[in-house]
Amino acid sequence: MTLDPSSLSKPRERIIETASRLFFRQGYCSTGINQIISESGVAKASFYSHFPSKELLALAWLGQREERWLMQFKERIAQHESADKRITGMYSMWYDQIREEGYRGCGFINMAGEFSDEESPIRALVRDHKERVRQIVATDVLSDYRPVMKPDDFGELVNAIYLLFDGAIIQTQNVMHVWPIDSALNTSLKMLPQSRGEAI
Amino acid sequence: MTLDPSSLSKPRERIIETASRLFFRQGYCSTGINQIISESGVAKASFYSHFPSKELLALAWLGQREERWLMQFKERIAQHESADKRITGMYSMWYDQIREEGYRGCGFINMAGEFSDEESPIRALVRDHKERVRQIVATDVLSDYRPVMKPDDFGELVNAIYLLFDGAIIQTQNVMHVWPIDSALNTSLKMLPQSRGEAI
DNA sequence: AAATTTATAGACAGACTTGTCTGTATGGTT
DNA sequence: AACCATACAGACAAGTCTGTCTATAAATTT
Repeated sequence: MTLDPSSLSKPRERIIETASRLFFRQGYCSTGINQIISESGVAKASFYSHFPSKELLALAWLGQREERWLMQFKERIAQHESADKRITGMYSMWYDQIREEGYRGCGFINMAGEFSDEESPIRALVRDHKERVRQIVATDVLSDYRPVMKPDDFGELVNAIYLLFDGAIIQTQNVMHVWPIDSALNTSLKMLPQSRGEAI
Repeated sequence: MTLDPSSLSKPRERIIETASRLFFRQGYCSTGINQIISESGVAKASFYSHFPSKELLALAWLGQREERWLMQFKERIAQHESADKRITGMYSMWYDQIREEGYRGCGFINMAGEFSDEESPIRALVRDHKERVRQIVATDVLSDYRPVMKPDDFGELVNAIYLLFDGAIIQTQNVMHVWPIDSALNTSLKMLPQSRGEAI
């Protein structure tokens, strides 16, 4: 085992890790295979033996990111007992990220934006990801409200909180400031139906 | 004057028109200068005499788009007397666009996503554009509510309606369906403070 | 009508793109 | 010790990219 910093892990992991950083920060089109290869300290042939194409690497990366992201997201929600705290937990995802240098918003949305073909596997993955997030809002975050609301009203509440969440990410990336996140969080909390006396 | 369809207008206009179509539909990175040149029926030297670089062409396009977009947006708002109809007018922008083939959401957001440098002129233009939209929501759409609300509450209402607007565009682009727009519109209308008896 | 601006076509430079290929070295298993 | 999978380095192909340049033609202005 060498001490070369580039071989802290196996090639495949190094490639995905580098791709994660570069695709996220620079975008898909603006990142070349050669940069990924050189920065991950891997031979070109090794790269192509692990990933048949640039697009399939991106897909593998997004798949991994989706898994990890959703796990974190669910954790931050599950540790709270009340809906308002669970919503605050949702937003803590972004509060943590925006503190890091070079905030780039939602990696899934940014990626989808570079693929204009709606049938592309990347687009499909992003669609599925977002739908899962919306489902989690419905079943995990706001579940307490489902029995006490009209179904249509409940659905609209879920959508509203979900759309505010996404709008806030986009605008925070745009203005590079936390106010959209603060604002969306406050508004989401205010939108929760007030229970009168009874604990929800 | 020839009858060649490529010279229906002057070269500069043809270039911007073609760039508008291609940048919007395919994205900035995925669109090459050569495609713009050939599809606008213009010589390469002519192109570079009008626009010193690809990025400055994109900037010129976005500038023109911003002007026209805002004009339409204001028109759709100004023709209504009540806040709820003005909000519906806001969303009519997207109802019209999504009917066209190959809906691609917000051209400004998509463009900004491809430029990771926050200091880039493109990013600055998009920031300014979005801030102008938010200002219009505050001064033109919701102005009736300003005097009857606490300043902070009014600000939050403006932000909420603005963030829902953007979230809906993004998600409509993602799922290629109108439900996010419908949902955001309904929620926005419900968020308006109810006046009891007095006309607003 | 002459002069000047503007457009044309397209070759060209030089860098960059993804992906293939050859050959060598290394590490682990039998 | 022999073997095999894996990783390495890097040349190479074939094409793309932006941007420059030359030389000719058309349109506009003086």
